[in-house]
Amino acid sequence: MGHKKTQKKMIQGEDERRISLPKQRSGLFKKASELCTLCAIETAFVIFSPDGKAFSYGIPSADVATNRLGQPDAYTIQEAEAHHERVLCELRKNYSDLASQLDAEKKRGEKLKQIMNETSGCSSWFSTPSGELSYEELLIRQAAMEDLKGKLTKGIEERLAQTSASSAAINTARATDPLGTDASRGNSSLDPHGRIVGH
Amino acid sequence: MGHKKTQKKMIQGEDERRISLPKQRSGLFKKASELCTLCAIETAFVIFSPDGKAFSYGIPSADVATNRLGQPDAYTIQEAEAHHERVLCELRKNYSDLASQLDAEKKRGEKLKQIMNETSGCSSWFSTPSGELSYEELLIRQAAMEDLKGKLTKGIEERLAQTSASSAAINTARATDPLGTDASRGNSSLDPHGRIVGH
DNA sequence: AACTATTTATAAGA
DNA sequence: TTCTTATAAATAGTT
Repeated sequence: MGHKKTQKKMIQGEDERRISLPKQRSGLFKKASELCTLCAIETAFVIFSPDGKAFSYGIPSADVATNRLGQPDAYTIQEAEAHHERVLCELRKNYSDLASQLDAEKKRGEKLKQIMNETSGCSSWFSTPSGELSYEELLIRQAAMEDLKGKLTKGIEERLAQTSASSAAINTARATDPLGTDASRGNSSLDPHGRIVGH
Repeated sequence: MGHKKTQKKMIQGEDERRISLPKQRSGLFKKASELCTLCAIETAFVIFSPDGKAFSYGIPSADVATNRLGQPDAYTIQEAEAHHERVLCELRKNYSDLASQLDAEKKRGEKLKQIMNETSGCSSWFSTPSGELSYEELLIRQAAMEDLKGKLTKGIEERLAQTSASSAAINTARATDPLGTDASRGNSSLDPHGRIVGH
């Protein structure tokens, strides 16, 4: 998806590959987390980059998968992992909530900024010495002030209202979310054991 | 991607989820295989459907993953714990970053609110007909206005400045990629079943 | 399972 | 780098 149609072959040029990898990887992680959330399933995966590092997403560990396979030969590890997974879920959920709150905040910030820009042209009004103004001039400035004040307070009130609204919504969501459907991107471990994958 | 914007919550309705899953799953597999091909890396993943079946992609065998991580048969509880600890640290760090950013945002919100309250007593200034004001009165109001404007814009500018700062921090954090990086090569396989199944 | 209106992802460019 | 933009790709609803 982009300016050029993707080819089915390896991207030629190490640089281009390096640039493309993080984009695609993050897209893949995002999709996976969406899939988990939207369809209430579990996924696990690892991506090995050319430089030798590995990163994984999803399922707490291969042992969970092992358990699924009906080979409960690692109960101790499983129990440990289960605990970790609960902690991870909690963190991921909170992380996701916080991230969306911040996004909302940023949007409101943009809005305010816009209002500021609209009113920036009036700044000279405030630097002129008042003593030299005529009655007429003051009347005009008074009117302009009212306009400015309206714009400013409207923006602020709007923003404050939305802030409370989003906080409330988040609280509600948490309270009403027994399923723990979190859409966060989680990284988690995938254990090097290969029992997960048969092939 | 489709006729409706995707929500961040679990798709309501078992039927809709069932319909959506295969589509998204195939998309995910496709993306993964593309990523492998285009960027010359390896990926591996498993998807567990709600009915207990598992679909896996990637890792040719357990040995590949095991070998990459070094100790095929030495995966101990300690190692599992160590890995989880790393993941947890990462998440906690991100979480705490976000939490502090959010706190800062809230404080700024409070500050603005306070400013609004402080200036609310001045509201009558804006409703009084200007025509009846004396020159002296207008001068006083003008001065008050400047004060008000100063308060308002100071609060807003402060907030905007801090918002941008925190935004930058977020982007940086994201760019640092909590999802990690890594290395390996991938061949792809699709394997709808097998020893993975369990539940 | 095919279509298509729309959304989402991303390759290039700034 | 990070942001924007133009375009490709994925998919929800529909048939």
